[in-house]
This record gives sequence, structure tokens and C-alpha cells, in this order.
Amino acid sequence: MHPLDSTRALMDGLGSEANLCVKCGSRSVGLCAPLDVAALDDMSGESERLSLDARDTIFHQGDTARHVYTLTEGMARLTRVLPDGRQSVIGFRFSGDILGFTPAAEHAFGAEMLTRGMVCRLDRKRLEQLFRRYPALERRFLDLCVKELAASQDHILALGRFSAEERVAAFLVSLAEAQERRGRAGPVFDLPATRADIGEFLGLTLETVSRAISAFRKRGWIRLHGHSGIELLDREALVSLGSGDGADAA
Amino acid sequence: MHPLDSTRALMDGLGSEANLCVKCGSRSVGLCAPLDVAALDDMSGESERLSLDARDTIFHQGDTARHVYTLTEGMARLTRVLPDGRQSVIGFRFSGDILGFTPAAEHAFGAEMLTRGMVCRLDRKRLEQLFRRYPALERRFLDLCVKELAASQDHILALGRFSAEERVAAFLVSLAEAQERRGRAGPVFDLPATRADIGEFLGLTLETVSRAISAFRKRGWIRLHGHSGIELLDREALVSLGSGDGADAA
DNA sequence: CGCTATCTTGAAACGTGTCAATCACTGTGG
DNA sequence: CCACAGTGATTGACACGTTTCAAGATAGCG
Repeated sequence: MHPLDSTRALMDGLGSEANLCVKCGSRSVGLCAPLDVAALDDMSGESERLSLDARDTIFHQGDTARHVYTLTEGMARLTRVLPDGRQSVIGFRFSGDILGFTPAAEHAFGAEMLTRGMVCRLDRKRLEQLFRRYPALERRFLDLCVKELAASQDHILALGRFSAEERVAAFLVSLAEAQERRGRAGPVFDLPATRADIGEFLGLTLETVSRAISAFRKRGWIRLHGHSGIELLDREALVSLGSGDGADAA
Repeated sequence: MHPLDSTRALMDGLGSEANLCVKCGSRSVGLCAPLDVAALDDMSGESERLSLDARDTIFHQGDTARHVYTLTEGMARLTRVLPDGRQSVIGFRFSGDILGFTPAAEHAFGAEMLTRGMVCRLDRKRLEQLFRRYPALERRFLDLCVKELAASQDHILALGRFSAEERVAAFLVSLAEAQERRGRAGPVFDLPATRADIGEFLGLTLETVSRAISAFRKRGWIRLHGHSGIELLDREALVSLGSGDGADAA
């Protein structure tokens, strides 16, 4: 994977285009693709839809991991809290992504909505049964997991080696790509994450994120539309800055 | 997972105590545990042992992912290179860990030995066949993968939120734990990674790592034994500093 | 229309990076 | 067994980027 894809893949998360909830989505793509009709009926019998507002919690860090979730609408953030209260945003998730899948007893991180939206949840024990009955489903989870692992490693690279502006540029590009891959084709993209959220994701303070965004704006690379809209005017510049082929090193 | 386990779990990697290579290890633990004798014979037929010196490359970033490896002896580092030449150490691996498992066509990172050691390699196509024949094996890979993903997220947290000394403390503790879990019980642990390796893993320069280690030494927390031995004198202090319950925040 | 969140901007402090010199270990050859 | 060379580690001084703290500006909402 090219480092450019870093945050892109990261934000894609466990299950781009995947869909656990048959009621809520297409039967022809995503997780369910390898399954036959009987399997789909098995799954749809147990999944529940939940409607959520912005800032609602999907699950808390430390909660017993009873369910696996599919985000079918909206955007969420995954957060991890340290004993001393420091907090970090582990990643962002979009419609189609899977949340909270883990073999551990408890969720290692919390998940909260950034926008209003919808999730489908499936009982974890039910999923285990489905794994036994439909091995192809388990294979799909393994592929997604390895993919997300690669994305996490790219994010580690970014956090360890990228400057503030490089990180913000990579983030903006990947945000745009994530939304494009989900059909939002317009020049203006949603930016539901606050500067604080972005900062906690990128290992920066909210002020530093703001300064980077201001710098891009002053260079004519982006245009802001209110507090939750952003337009990429010079995508090339952002991609170049955010992909680690910076002119400074090389 | 407690943040304390951050680097520990990370360094554990895909497959603590796992063993792909039947010739080289026990049949009663690790990856092969869920398999029966027939499966083990299937696997042992195709795995090869390779002996490697320090600094030898196991595989390069970008290589076609033809094999999956088990590190049976020694310590290795995983590295990822950016287009501009910046490099980052993604993680360290110890005997028993699995290397290079990916559903992608190419290895996303390179692997090099830090010490002399031994690896077993299994043809990837063969592994795919084994997955089909022994679903339990695939399930084990999925569990390991999710575990490593959680570890990566903890590392992301550390890179984004920890100070230099906190990161180095966490690293030293996890290194000791990784070696203890593999049987090395003495007070002096191997530290085959150079300051530069550690720095690239923790997102720091080698000088900053050196300064942190010197600071710990001057506080009486550790004692160095040559260039590759380290003794933890005040483990509590290191654990406390490295687990994010620092007195500074809270 | 005004309140509140969020964002922006500035100035100063701090931590880490950079560059450079010296030191210490380790392995080699005398 | 010791001296030497080479690599890695340490330490210092300074520069730079990011954080911190503080003040205002802007957008969104009731």
C-alpha cells in the first residue's frame, strides 16, 4: 500500500463497503457477498437497527463486547482513554464500516457518533455461530482485519514521522477519498470532526490543526464552507504534502 | 487491554507463542493447537528452515508475498519506508511470532534480523489450502490479527500522546515482558535494537532515546550492561511512567 | 438577535530535533 | 593478551516546531 493511502485505508476501517445488516443494505456487496440466501436470512433475523444523534455513544471503552455494529448512516469516531484522562481518537468510521468486532471480552475503545445516523447491531454470539456455519464470512473478516492492520501501521508511520502540516494534508485527502468512495462526488466535503477531534487523531493540538488548515487556505489549496464543509482546490498539493514525498527530504 | 500493554502486545505481534513450522516447534501450543495430527503432517511437509545472520533481510517491502514466516529464533524488526526515504520501524518480532502474513500481493513492510536466528517459511498458497481444510487455523489467524490490531492502536495512542520518556519507558517494560514471556527470566535483558531502531519505532531521534535512557540510569531505574544488555532496577517507576497514568496529567 | 460552540490568531515557553564533538563498547589483528 | 579501529552511544549547545495560554472572531442555534 502506498503511504498516500495511509489515512484513507485507516479511515476505511474494518469493512469498507461491508454490511452486516441485511435489512439495511444491499445483498450483493460487502460482507455478505460470499453468503447464500439461507445465510442472509439467518443474519437478518437477529440484527437490530438503532437511530442515533450526533454525540451519542454507540459503545463505551470497557463495555462487554456483546454486539458487532455496522454503521449504515453517518460518521463516528473511535476513542481510547488513558488512565490519566488523556484521550486519543483512534480512527473515524463511515457508513458501511464495521464497529466493535473483537475476540476480547470488552471493547478496547469507545465509539461515538459525530453526526446523526444509524447503526445495525448483531449479537456477537450469533456472529460466532455464523462463522461456524459460513466459513467464507470468517475469511472476509480476516481480510478486512489485515487490511485495517496495514492502515494502522501507515498511521503509526504518519504519527511518528510526519510534520503537523503533512498529517493534516493526509487527513483531508483521505477524508475526501472516503466520501468519494461512498458516492459524495461534489467538490465540497463534510468535515463533521472538530479541530479537537482531528488533533486527537493526528497527535496534535486543536490550535496546530487550525493553523495548518489556515495555512492551506492562505495558499489557496482549500476553501472552507462554514464549520463543516471543506473544498479541495489544489488536491495535488495536498496529496504531495501528505504522502511523504516531501521536497524537504528526498 | 490496559494501555500498559501497549507496546507489549504490539511487540508480541501476529502470533505470540504461535508456530507455523511443525519441524521447528512444539505441537501442543500456538497456531497448530487446534489442528489434528493429519493437519500437522500436511503443514510440516512444506515448511523450510532458514538460518540468518544479524542484519539479514527476511523479506523486502514490496516483495511479492509468496511465503509466511515464523521466527523461531532471534529478534527481527519490521520497517516501512516512505518515498522520500524517511523510514520507520513498525514493530519488533521475537521467536514464536509470525511474519509477513497478508492477503495482499506484496509485503507492505520489510523484515530484517537484529540478531542471528532462524525462520521457518511456508508457501502462502499452501497456507490458503490449509485454511480451507482446517477452518480452526483461519480462526486462529483472525484472533491474532485482531489482537495485533488492538496493539497497533495502543501504539498509535503512545505516538500521539506520550512524551519521549514515557515512550521509552513503555518500550523497555514491554521488551522485558516479551522476553519474560519467552522464558528469559534473568534480571538482565537483551536489547539488540540500536538507539536508532528504538527511535524509529517510537517516533523519536536516536539522541532523544539516548537521553531518556541516560535519565533513567541517573535516577537509578535501570542499569546498562554493555551495548546489548539492560537491567530494570525500578520497574514500578518505568511501568508507571510508561502506562499513561503520569502524575503530570491526571 | 444574542448566546454558545468552535475556530482563529498571537506571543511566549517548552520539548524535541539537529549538528557536532567525545566517549565506550566490541570485535579484530598484531 | 593487548592495541586498534569502527560502530554505536553519549552529551552539549542551539535551532525549530509544536504546545500552551490567552484573547478575539465566526458560525450555528434557539
